[in-house]
Amino acid sequence: MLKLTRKVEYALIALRHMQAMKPGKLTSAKEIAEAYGLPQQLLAKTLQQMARDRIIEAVQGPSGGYRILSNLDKISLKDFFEKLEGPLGIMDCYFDSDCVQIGACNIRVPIQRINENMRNMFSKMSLREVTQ
Amino acid sequence: MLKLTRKVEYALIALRHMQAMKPGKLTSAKEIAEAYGLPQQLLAKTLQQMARDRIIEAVQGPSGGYRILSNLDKISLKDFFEKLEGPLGIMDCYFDSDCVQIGACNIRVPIQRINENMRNMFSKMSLREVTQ
DNA sequence: TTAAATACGATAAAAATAGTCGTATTTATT
DNA sequence: AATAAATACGACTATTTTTATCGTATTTAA
Ligand code: FES
Ligand code: FES
Repeated sequence: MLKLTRKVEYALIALRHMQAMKPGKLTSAKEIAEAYGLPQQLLAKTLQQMARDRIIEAVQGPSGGYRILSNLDKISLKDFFEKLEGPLGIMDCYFDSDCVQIGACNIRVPIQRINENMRNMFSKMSLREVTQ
Repeated sequence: MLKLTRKVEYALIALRHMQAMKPGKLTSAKEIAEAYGLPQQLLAKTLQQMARDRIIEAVQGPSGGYRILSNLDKISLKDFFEKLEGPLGIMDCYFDSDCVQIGACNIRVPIQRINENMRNMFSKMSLREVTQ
């Protein structure tokens, strides 16, 4: 319950791997996939998404790969999760308000409170804390 | 991402409903299901589980139903979630340690940290806060 | 005796997640 | 110029998890 997806898991593993190596050095998806036994194509997609989000930088061509681009101190875990997976919240009545029983519902307000606590918690943690 | 399940959602709605009525008064699964447009059988199962967990009390027979049993102030959201859904954590390498890549994994420690923050946060919130 | 309620295992349906495939593009190397 | 190794990405398939239903048993007030 309240689990991370594989996508996020793979992203964190990859970031931590890159963080541990010499700054600026490139790492390929294949390299990471083999090192941790991850499905290469899926990992690649995740890396590509992070590249689109400007968290990492992609270099094409042979001997290409990825390297960390942003200052990971400046990215909160909340932003990171939301970039990869969309809005963060224990229930999504707040984002796509197509919840069938809106109006009848009696837990919106308390859930809102929990959501805020969660978002607040993940806002205070930086991606760096996880990858270093 | 990091979403509550319907089971927990229905449980909260039901508890909040019961909390709002005269103490000791019974409410049937049917009544709640109709009031909020929930699938009755599924709601019933959730209520039955809460009864097994001694959060609410079940009374059988016609004009039976459920009523709040425990002091909701004394139940943390963490315990509540875990009763309904099992161990709470952003990743389950800690509970069922059958994670394929244990050993190779490089994010166990940081994830542990996040898990603790989450558990801590939900330990500090009582079920009462959500249902009142 | 009946009917309205809980109890609960088994199963089905639906949705979300995870993973693969095929093909295109980029570019260092030869 | 050709080759090969890498990223890019949409479409598809498979798997898992979640959600919902079904069928039947039990309890008990009326
Ligand atoms: S409005 Fe969606 S559960 Fe309350
Ligand atoms: S992801 Fe399972 S051990 Fe790290």
